[in-house]
Amino acid sequence: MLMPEDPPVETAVVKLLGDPLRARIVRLLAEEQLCTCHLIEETGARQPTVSHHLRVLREAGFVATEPHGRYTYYRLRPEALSVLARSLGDLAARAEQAALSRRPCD
Amino acid sequence: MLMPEDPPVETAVVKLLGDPLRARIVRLLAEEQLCTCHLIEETGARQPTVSHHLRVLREAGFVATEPHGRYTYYRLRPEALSVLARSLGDLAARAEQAALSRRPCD
DNA sequence: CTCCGGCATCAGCATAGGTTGATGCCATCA
DNA sequence: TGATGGCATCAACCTATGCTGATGCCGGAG
Repeated sequence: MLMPEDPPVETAVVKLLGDPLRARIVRLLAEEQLCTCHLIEETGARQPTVSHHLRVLREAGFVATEPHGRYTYYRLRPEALSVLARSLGDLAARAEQAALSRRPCD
Repeated sequence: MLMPEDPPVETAVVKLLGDPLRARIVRLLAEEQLCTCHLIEETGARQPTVSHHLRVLREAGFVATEPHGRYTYYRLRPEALSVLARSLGDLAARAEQAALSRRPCD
C-alpha cells in the first residue's frame, strides 16, 4: 500500500501548538501584531527562547515576519489555524459514525 | 493578577494529539471501534506502549473504554475533538482582525 | 564612523516523555 | 481448577526538545 500511515504532517504541526509558551505566543498574536520585545515582556521568557519559538512557528507557517526598522514584527497566519480546525472537525464528524461499527476480534 | 496566562488546559490537550502514535490511534478509532489487539497490529507498536497511550487518551477524555469479555474496546469521543476544532476556529477568526492592529514599540 | 540596542544563532545542559522488558490481574476455555 | 491469552501497570532507559549564557549581525542615532 502507498500510505499505510496517515499524513503525519498535521500531527507535526499540531505538536507545535502543544508547547505552553508557543501556545501563549499564538494567543497573544491572535489579538494584535507584536514585535519580539513585546512578546518577551508579555511572556516573561528570555529573548533567545522567544526567538527560538518564533522561528519554529515561522517555519511551520503559523506566523509571518515583517522587519520594521530594527524591530521585527510578527503576525499570525489565520489560514494555518483554520486548516487545522477544519481537519479536527472532519475527524470529529467521522468519529460520530465510528461509534456504530466495531471490528471483530477473531 | 489571577490569570495572567490563558487557560493552558486546551494547550495540554492539544499536546496529546502531537504524538505520532497517539495521532495514529485517534485516526484509526475515527473509523471504527477497535480493541487493543487491533491497535497493536495496526500500528506495529508493542502492547505496553499502545496501552500507555490509550490510558493517556482516556484520561484526557478523548476515548472511552468498553470492556467486552476479555477484550477491551475503545471508541472515540467526538465532542472532545469538536471542542478543540471550534477553539482553533475561534483563534483563526480573531487572527484575521489581529492583522490590522499593531502595538507600538516605544 | 562609532556606539548602542533589537534580534537571531550557537553549543551545552536539563527535564519531559515515549519505549521497553518484566510482571500481575482477570476472564475464558479445557 | 489449572492453563492460556488479552490487557494494564511498573521501573529503567533513552531520545527529543525546551532553556540558558555567550556571541554575532544589522539597522539607526549621535
